[in-house]
Amino acid sequence: MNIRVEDILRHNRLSITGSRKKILSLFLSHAGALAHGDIEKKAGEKFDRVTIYRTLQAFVEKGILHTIPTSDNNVRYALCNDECYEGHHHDDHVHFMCRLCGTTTCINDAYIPEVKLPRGYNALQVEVVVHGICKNCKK
Amino acid sequence: MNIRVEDILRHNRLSITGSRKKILSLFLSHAGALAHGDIEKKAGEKFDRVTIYRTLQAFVEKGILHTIPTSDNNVRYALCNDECYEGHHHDDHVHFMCRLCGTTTCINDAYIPEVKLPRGYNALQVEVVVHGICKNCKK
DNA sequence: TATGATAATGCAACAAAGTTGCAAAATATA
DNA sequence: TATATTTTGCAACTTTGTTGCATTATCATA
Ligand SMILES: [Mn+2]
Ligand SMILES: [Mn+2]
Ligand SMILES: [Zn+2]
Ligand SMILES: [Zn+2]
Repeated sequence: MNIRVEDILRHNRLSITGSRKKILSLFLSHAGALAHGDIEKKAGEKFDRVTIYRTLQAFVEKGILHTIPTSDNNVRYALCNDECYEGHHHDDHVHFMCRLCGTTTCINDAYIPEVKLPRGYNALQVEVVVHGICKNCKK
Repeated sequence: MNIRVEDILRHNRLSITGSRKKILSLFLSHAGALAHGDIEKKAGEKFDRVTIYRTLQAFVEKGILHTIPTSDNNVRYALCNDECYEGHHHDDHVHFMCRLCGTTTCINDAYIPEVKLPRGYNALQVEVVVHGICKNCKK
């Protein structure tokens, strides 16, 4: 696991530091998306709040993480797939937010539907967030 | 216009006050969605920040305004249609955010597509935000 | 339309979230 | 290992959002 983390950092020309290893491994070992606040808690008292902001920002810029649109003023982050690289995100997949457990998940194998817009609108990217009951909570 | 504003307030059992009239008329006279910050600017120095927060909150609860999901940690508000009422929103329409002018618009006449989710996921609401170039900027 | 009950507002004080500059520490490179 | 470069943590600050409460405005009705 640690090897994988360091590979990802190296591959993105990011120096290998404690906070980057810790934060990236949190995402690799956790199925859902994480907000800044979650990371602060999960990373413990080990890292400064500012470092976490800067690390997340660097990861988004490099195409390691993407942000997920929400109506609740609380940006969530999740791992990108392999097609994302510096400055070029291709995270066009559905996001699911569970009304019960609150987790946000990337649904990589759902088809993003075509949206027919009125005349004059030119679509470049379609973001879809589905709210409902997740796999785990349904049981 | 003022008559319409007061009617909406009365219809929603909200007392008719300066800030409510002002904020509601901003939405009625403005095509796109507005963030809290926009309203603070547009309403001038007339109203306290706290009053604006409370007014927006009241409008959302009453089904006069709805919030729009964004990836940028900046909640935008827009007028609901007539089917929304206290505690029951039905704002299932596409939202469009222009990459050039930054405006966010409700696209009421675009069909919200069905999303096929993997087994186990139960969808209750689908939010669609399209990013691109708007009607005005295309010209 | 005057009066009292009720609700909304503005203010102050606070909490939480996010930003910036900079010296110290860690990492990369040769 | 030595040096250049990058990252970190800290402090100070800004912006955003929340809460309690006294004052003021609105509403209902007599
Ligand atoms: Mn995702
Ligand atoms: Mn809308
Ligand atoms: Zn769940
Ligand atoms: Zn535009």
